[in-house]
Amino acid sequence: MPDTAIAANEDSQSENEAGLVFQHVARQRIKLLDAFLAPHGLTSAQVYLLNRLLQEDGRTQVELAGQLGIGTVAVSGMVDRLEAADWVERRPDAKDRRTKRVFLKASATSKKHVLSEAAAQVNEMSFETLSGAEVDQLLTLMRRVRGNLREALAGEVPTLVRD
Amino acid sequence: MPDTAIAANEDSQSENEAGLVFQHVARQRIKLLDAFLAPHGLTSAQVYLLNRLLQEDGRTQVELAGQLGIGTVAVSGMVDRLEAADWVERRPDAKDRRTKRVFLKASATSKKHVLSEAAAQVNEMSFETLSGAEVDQLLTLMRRVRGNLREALAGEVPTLVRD
DNA sequence: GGAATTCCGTTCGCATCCTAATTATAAAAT
DNA sequence: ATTTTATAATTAGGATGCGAACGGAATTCC
Repeated sequence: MPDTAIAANEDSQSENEAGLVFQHVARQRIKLLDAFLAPHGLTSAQVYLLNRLLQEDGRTQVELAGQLGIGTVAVSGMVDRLEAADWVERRPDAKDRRTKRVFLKASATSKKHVLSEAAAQVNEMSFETLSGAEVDQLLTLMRRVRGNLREALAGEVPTLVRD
Repeated sequence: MPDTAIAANEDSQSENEAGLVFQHVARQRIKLLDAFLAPHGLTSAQVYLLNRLLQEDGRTQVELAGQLGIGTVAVSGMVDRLEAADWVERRPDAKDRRTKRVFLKASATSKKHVLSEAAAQVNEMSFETLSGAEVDQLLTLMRRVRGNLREALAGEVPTLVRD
């Protein structure tokens, strides 16, 4: 049957284009990073957490969630998987029996260069056609957008679209 | 090739910082968009698909996947949910019995302005502190990054990190 | 014609994120 | 001291994405 294309102005597409670009870049970077990491039995999200732990070990799960910008539930599940794979371990806090602190195990520490090389290669491929100045510009703008969104999400989500 | 912005011997955190920023922006935008859309019983991913259909209806699922930059598996699941909610419907192709074409139903068409207003509000909040020129600059750079990644993922993933 | 290949959509299993509710513990208020 | 409130982590359940594998259908190649 002929495609009865519903006529539409170009507004919805152009408004959505920004969102698609942001999503594509984030997802394609994840895909590429996963390809590099798969031979080592790691995933991209796990590497974000491991890299954080390589910087500083022994933080609580709430702290890790804040540093990575995800929720505590997501941290819980990831630490589950990383612990099962023997990359990290949970240790109880001495003073507060509610909290658990996450520590790297030796097997993870020895793979440190794998993680940073994989991240570096993804960056290299992402920014291949960009000059150093353009990369700086891009990251600066992205940080500002992140700040805007952080503020927007901190307060109440104000207005809703009328029906 | 960027020679200065991402030095290979920087610590893992700065190498990862780019990845975190891209992920945060994409995820926060989704979160904000979901908040706007929840009263209407929609999710952000569904809106990306609906907006595409508002532009042009009756494409096959493979075509939709290509246009949205996701896989056919993801499209299949989303069309399942959208069909269950009576926003769209699958119709068999006349010539090729393998393919199914996705059409909007009237209930979706009538909500068109909801979708574009929600997307516009997210953009407005994302770019609140940016000038129009900066937004253009950002989107242009992001499109170039997307192109780089697309090319990187099109070919074989070349080198693996040594253990 | 017939066989091999390619293509479309689906189901399955997994990882990652979310919100809401639950459990356990700690801290503050009365 | 007891009650209330707040916090840490988990469980439960859903949405979104992926790859692998499958069946059905079309196409291509002898």
